[in-house]
Amino acid sequence: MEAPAYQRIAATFRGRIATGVLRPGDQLPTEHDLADQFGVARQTVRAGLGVLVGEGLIVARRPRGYFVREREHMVYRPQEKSRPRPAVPEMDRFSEQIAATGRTPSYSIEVALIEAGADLAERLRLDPSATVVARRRVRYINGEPTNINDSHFPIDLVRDSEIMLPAYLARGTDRVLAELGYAQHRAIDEIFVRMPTPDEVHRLGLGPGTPVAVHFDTGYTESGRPVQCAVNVLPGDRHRIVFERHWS
Amino acid sequence: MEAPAYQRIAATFRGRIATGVLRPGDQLPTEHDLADQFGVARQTVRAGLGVLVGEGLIVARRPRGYFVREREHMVYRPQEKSRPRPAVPEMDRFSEQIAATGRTPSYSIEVALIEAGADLAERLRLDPSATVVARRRVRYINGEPTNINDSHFPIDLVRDSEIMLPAYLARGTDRVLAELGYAQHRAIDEIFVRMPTPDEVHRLGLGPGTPVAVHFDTGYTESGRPVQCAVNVLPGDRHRIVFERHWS
DNA sequence: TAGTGGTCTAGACCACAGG
DNA sequence: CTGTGGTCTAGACCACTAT
Repeated sequence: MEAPAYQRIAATFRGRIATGVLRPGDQLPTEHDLADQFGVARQTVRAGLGVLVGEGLIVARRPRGYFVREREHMVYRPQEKSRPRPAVPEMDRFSEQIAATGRTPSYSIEVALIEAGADLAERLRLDPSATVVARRRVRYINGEPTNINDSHFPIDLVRDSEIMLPAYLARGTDRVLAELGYAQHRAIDEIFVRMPTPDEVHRLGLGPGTPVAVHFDTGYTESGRPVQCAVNVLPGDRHRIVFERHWS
Repeated sequence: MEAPAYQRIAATFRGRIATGVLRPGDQLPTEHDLADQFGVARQTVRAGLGVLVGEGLIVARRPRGYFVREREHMVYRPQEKSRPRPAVPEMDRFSEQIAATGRTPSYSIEVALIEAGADLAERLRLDPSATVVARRRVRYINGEPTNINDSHFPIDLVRDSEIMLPAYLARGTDRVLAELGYAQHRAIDEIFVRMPTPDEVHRLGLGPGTPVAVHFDTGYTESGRPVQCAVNVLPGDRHRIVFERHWS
């Protein structure tokens, strides 16, 4: 009735991390040493540590060894998007927030024309084969990729506008959309939790065992027409999503 | 410059799932067959499939084989909590929502006195060693565990109240709290994303590769005093979190 | 260059549930 | 009973990077 050896190894270090015997940044013994200590083959040790890597508790830094993972959360507030701003802001909201903490924000921006597909078609009330403008950005803090923000617009709305240019827009796309006559008055936020795709792992430099939150932000005009759908991919080890509610 | 064999195997089936060649519920070839097809050892096949299990794309059902995972999301609306309800509701909100879709909701309830600890202490503005009442529930749909809802209260507020009894409360703890003079007027929702603890895996019957969203709901009275902090653990493969915003 | 983790093999035995 | 996945071993070679 005993647990398999690799699970005992995992449980041992999971416990040491939970109780603080091992703290973030601390190094674990090498696979070789653990094989000796537990009297098992190295592959068995690897299976055990693999469990903890999958749980996001430790990371392998070759050829240094295994380390207890350190995490730092930035606050992510979807509601900020619908709060008033100065008419001519110096920076977009993300840059503002990061710069306020003394760090350096930056972007990579890319604009593409794509087929809507099922997810976007449903939210923007288009045909799945309709063309949408995808404004794809990766946001960086101090050069480290932090999250993905892909905004999508029906092409009829934004043709020939600034939104089509892969350049930084200090006042934000929402403002541009409003100037085009599509001011948003209502939005729906949907959050899914899943493991990242290989593409997301690549774009965000994610380690194994890092789940992501996918935040769909669909904006509607006063007449109820959806004009914008943003897909934000937030690595779980870097974000804390915050909402605020008031009773009515 | 070729990818390792186990990654090619993972990529092969990841692709077939993404493109719909393999659909949810479909079975994969056996480890033995794949070892033959790819000309590698069975352990190598296991490493490849292990990647996909970790990504939550497939599940192993011994001794049947590997299957493409099926997922179904229930809608989770934190904002509902601050919407008005009938004075004497027949069921709590969760049961109402589930029963409305023709399924059967149920609960397991357990009440414990615990030390607050760092997370709760910070949110309830207590000392980490202070005692709080933990009302721990697992919510089931058709007998399947669906999510965890652990509500916490400073003991001074709820001593001798119904909240201390491990019994179903149709009108909900928020109402009881209001009757005790601690009506909530404001709440903060925080959402974290991470891999589940072994305890959560056990309580929720989670498969490998299933991340969870942890939703902290902290409620405040009109005077700004925190009176309640609920920790909801939502398996990523079963939930879609939805908020709604209106421009002000 | 030494030592780390990353990959792979070719066996083996086991527990479990379906036919 | 048969075949599945689950676990384990004792080797081997490789790629990478800190020193």
